[in-house]
Amino acid sequence: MKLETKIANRLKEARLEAGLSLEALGVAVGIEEATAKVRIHQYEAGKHAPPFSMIERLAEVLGKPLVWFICSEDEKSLYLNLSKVSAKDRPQLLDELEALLKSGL
Amino acid sequence: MKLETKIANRLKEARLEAGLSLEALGVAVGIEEATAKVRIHQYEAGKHAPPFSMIERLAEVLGKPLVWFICSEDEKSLYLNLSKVSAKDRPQLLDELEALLKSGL
DNA sequence: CGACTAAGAAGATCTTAGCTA
DNA sequence: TAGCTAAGATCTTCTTAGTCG
Repeated sequence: MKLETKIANRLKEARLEAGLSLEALGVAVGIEEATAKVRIHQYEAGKHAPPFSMIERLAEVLGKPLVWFICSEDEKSLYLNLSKVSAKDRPQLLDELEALLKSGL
Repeated sequence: MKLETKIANRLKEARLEAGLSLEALGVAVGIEEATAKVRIHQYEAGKHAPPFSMIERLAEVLGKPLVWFICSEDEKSLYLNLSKVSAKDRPQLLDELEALLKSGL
């Protein structure tokens, strides 16, 4: 699947999960009311690619880490949970995850 | 730091690590010889944003997973190593990483 | 050769004006 | 209201033609 299509699908998935309309999401990320719903629809339909600055804002409003929009399906849950770890616990946890990775299985 | 700037920096970092010139990388990802070095330079300088299809090809040629270009600095190593795990070992490993994450520290 | 830049050409998104359920 | 679409206006990237070390 093309990356652009994947981002489009993830965007729609996250918006529906958040219970927002196309227009509500668009306004929430700073798009003017007059064009909000069309633009978000174009992103979700894969008709136009959102610029990076827009993807950043969408991620923030939708409560997902940036990588969640482009990672493979089997990594979504891991990256989402990792993003919820507190800054305090993060360094040690990342170390432990790496250690597990390096130890093989 | 802006996402676009981050991607630009990561691209340069990966290209230098691979020991490729601007032109060599551009040609490797399918850009015509006449414009290859200028376009890659524009991406690395943050002058222009590469389209998603280009980022995909750059990631492949440079041997990094897609998420490596946009993740935070402290996640780079983890995501790079995860991308090297074989498809066979992947499901179980992802399960174990998640289990570790959920168990707290 | 390798890295870099400006500016017009070419191609993308954004806005407008609609439509359908 | 919510979702969707076409097409011209607008803004971006891409190409060309160069410079600099």
